[in-house]
Amino acid sequence: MTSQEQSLQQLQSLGYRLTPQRLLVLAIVAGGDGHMGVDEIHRQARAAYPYLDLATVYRTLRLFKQVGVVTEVDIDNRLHYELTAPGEKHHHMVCRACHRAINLSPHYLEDFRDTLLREFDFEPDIAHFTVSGHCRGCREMAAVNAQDNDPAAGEPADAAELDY
Amino acid sequence: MTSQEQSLQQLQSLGYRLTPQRLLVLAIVAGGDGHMGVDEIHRQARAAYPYLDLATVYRTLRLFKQVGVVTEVDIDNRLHYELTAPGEKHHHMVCRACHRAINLSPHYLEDFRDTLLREFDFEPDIAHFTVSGHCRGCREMAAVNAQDNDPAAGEPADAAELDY
DNA sequence: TATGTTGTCGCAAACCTTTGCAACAACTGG
DNA sequence: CCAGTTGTTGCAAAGGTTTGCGACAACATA
Repeated sequence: MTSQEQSLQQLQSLGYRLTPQRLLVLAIVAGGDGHMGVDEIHRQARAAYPYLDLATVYRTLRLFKQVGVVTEVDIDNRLHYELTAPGEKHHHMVCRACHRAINLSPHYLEDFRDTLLREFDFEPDIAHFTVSGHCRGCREMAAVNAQDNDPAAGEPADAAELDY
Repeated sequence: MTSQEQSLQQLQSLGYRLTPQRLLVLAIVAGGDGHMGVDEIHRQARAAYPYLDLATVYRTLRLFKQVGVVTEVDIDNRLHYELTAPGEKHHHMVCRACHRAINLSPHYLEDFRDTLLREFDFEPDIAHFTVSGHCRGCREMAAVNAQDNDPAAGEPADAAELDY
């Protein structure tokens, strides 16, 4: 039994139904490479089944996420999903400048999780953990640009990120 | 010079202008207790200046955030803001069930930040860091409810969170 | 104080995502 | 295999947030 079939069976055992729409969305997410945007999933889905509504895609993905079939990543205020690979789970670091998502091994979060649990009885939602920040490349670029301007001012390097 | 006045002067020194709208929004956020929703800020602002547009409130708060004057917290998919208290900064744990926000001392994130920086050259955006998860109270409630149902099924305790 | 430059505002529209609802279809039990 | 139950779908509309644009106003300079 493939991991996809397992997911479907799990859905069913939880009382959810297997519908063509769900099969389709699952197949597409499974076929994509890495995290896909909702619109792309919808576009591909409609190629096979033109009536499939965007709302259904959103609902399906939300359900898949809740059941653990997919992992949700917020990239630049847009939802993206990738198949939850059992055994090679990872979290994400999303760059606020270039919007790239970098995988992060769960190992780096274990201590943090344990601490919150122990100190506050707070169970962090680690399954869909994302840290935003600035990646190596964008940090280097910011450092270079800072030299062109007045280095004394100490203005935020990412001023360009707020187009006003 | 109050911390508010400092904020304003900082804005100006970065080339941004001091407008009545900005003064108003800043005063309201400073006057509120803890994180305020955008709509509440807007409502209060309009009481003083009826023409102030929602878009302006959003833009102002985004700017304040970018400059570090306020801290943004995402609570149940709605943006909230609180004045950045210099010297007593904190992060947030937001409960996915009751939507309460719990303050978290920066101390708990230092190691994590250092690790990401050292290992990946990734600078996490911890000025607006939020972990979502389940707080003590909601975890206890979930544990109690689990006993009412069939404990063998092992279904997610938070099934109710996806109203379908 | 008058004038120019350019950042900002209000407005309307767009965007992404969620939700209410009635028709429909997947599963269950007979 | 049929009917009943109830989870799902498509559609339309709402909700929260962002954006394009022309008019306006804050600051700088003289």
